[in-house]
Amino acid sequence: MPELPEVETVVRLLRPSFVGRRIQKVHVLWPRTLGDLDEFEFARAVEGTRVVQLRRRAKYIIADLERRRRPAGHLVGHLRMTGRMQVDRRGVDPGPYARLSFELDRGVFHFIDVRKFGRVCFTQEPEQITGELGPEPLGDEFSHERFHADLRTRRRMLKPLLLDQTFVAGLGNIYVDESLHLAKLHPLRQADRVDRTASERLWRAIRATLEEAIEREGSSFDTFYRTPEGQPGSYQHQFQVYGRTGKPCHRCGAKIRRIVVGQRGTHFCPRCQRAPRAR
DNA sequence: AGCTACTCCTGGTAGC
DNA sequence: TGCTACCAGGAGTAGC
Repeated sequence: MPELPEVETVVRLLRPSFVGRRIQKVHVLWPRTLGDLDEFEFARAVEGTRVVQLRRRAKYIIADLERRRRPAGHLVGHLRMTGRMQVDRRGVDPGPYARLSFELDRGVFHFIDVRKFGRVCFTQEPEQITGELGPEPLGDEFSHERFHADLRTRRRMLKPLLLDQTFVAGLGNIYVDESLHLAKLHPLRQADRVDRTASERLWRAIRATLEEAIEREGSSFDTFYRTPEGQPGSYQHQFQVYGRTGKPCHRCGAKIRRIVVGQRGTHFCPRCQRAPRAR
C-alpha cells in the first residue's frame, strides 16, 4: 500500500510532467474523491491555475497552485490503499478506475483508485490537514534523542504507536513490520519499556528501511501500487517478514508468524523479536 | 490515554 | 463453472 516510500516515488516521478503545467479543465468522475467539497466549487478554484510545486508531507501529496503568478491554494491528495497519480498524453484511456482528471496544457493528469478511499481536496491552508502530523522520519527533526524521549512518554504497544501518524508520520503496515524486524523488537513491546540501545536500533531501522525502499521506488504486489510511469517498485523483494507468514526468517530460520494487532495483520519473527515479558 | 469496533470500497481468492 | 463469504488496510470516528 502506498506508504512514505511509495508516495515519495510518486512525487519524484510526477514532478517533471506535472509541475509547470496549467490545469485547464477538471473532470470529477467520482465526486466523493473530493470529500465534502462541491465539485463545481472545486473546478472553479482549480481551473486556470498553474502547478508551481509538488511536495510530500508524510503520505500526503501537495501541489502548490498559482493564478497569475500569485498563490492560489493547494491540492492535497492522499492515495490511501490503491490510489495512483499519473500524467498521460491526451487520448490515453486511464481505465475504469479513474476518479478525477485534469486536462493540462500538456497531457492529462489522472487520479486512479480502485477502492475509492483516496482523496484529493483543495484548500488554502494545507496545514489544517497536515498540522497534526508527527515528525518526518527522514527529516532532521526526527532525531534519536527526540524519538527516545517520545517513546518514554507512551505506554502503547510499538506496532499501533508507529502506525499513529501523529507520533511519526509516513509509516504504514508494511514498513512498521519491516522496521521492527530489523530492530529485533516485538510488535507488542510497550513503548516506554524500550531502552536507549533498543530505541536507537529502532530509530536507525526505520530510517534505513524507508531509505532503501525509496531507492527501490517502493513496494508493489497484487496489481496495485505502480509508479506514475506505470512501473512496479522492487522493495517487495526485500521483505523480511511482511507477507512471509510461515516462511523461514532470513536471519535465523524460524518461521515468520502473523498475528492481528489493532485489526492489522502483523508479521514478525518469534525468535529474532522476543516477546515482551507478560506484565 | 489507549483500546476495540466500525466505516469506507473492490478485486482476488478460498471454499463449496 | 458459479456462487458466497471473507480478506486486505489508511485513517477517521465512536464508545468504553
